[in-house]
Amino acid sequence: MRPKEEIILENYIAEKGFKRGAQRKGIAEIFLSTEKHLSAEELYALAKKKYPSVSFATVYRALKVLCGCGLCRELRFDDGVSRYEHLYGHEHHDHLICTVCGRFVEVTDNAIERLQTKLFKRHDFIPQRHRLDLYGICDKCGKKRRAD
Amino acid sequence: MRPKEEIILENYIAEKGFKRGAQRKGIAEIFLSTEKHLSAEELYALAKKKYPSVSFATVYRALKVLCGCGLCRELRFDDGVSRYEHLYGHEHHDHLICTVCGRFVEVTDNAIERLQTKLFKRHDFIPQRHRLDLYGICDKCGKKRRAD
DNA sequence: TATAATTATGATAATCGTTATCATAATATC
DNA sequence: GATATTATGATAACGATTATCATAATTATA
Ligand SMILES: [Zn+2]
Ligand SMILES: [Zn+2]
Ligand SMILES: [Zn+2]
Ligand SMILES: [Zn+2]
Repeated sequence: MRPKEEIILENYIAEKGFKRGAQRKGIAEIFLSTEKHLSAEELYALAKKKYPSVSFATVYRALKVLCGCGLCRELRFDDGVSRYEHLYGHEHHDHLICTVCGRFVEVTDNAIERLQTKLFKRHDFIPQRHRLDLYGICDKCGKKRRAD
Repeated sequence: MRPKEEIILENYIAEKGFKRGAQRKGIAEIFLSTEKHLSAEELYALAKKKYPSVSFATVYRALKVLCGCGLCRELRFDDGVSRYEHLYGHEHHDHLICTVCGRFVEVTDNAIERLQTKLFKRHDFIPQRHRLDLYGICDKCGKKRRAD
């Protein structure tokens, strides 16, 4: 957890009148030091290592706090499972997802972004947000597949 | 239900060795004659009018058959509820969604499509599919909001 | 057309990811 | 340290969807 992230989290907890729970802090540290788009279940598995008696509820509660203070964002993918990604130091981006190994690549294409804005306007919509998920087979998995 | 859609459905049922159930057929007709991105619950409500004793299970089963024969596609949006859209006679498209009234607009932008393909290549991915959801406020809802 | 075999249907239970509840433990305030 | 309030873990509840099972409808067979 970077110092600035810690400050954001601490400030949020303070202004909400929360108290400092060890598990929540630890889960936040684990989450923020893992550069992956973790699911609640994956984060729970990591948290278990540090806190063997930790509950699923505590993991979900920690994620809610992280989302609340803007350090985290919930993304619901096509399998119906929510995954959580870091927001601090991450510009807006879309996702390339390997359908074989599940690898996530964060991508941005300014030309696409501009065309999306035009698309909103063309249909008289006030833009709010968008979501672009690109599913395919990554280099590594493609090579492996060709070798078999 | 268009004649060609009916043939596709009937052929699928025949080749799978299914039988012709009245409710399933009726639900398929209701779905295919409603040009909306219905949820299972919405379709169930419509089906109830024609078959007051119809079950939710039958609606889900009918949707599964419709998806199986390629007349329908399941789309899971950010609220976690699946919606189903017609595939027959519908080219690939993305969705503009009004966050106020829930209106769906099917859109396609060939320039965006091409740039997506490039994006796949740039990251050494074999393209499979993508999903672009654009959320905003539609013209009607925007005017209404300004009037208030 | 009767009969047998098999699928369709409706009621309901089960599932899965997530959230709510509640008793107890930890933390903060005084 | 006493008091008040939040954090935590265990577990129940939830909502959307799927599975199970008994019965009804359909198809195949005779
Ligand atoms: Zn891969
Ligand atoms: Zn991301
Ligand atoms: Zn609208
Ligand atoms: Zn559509």
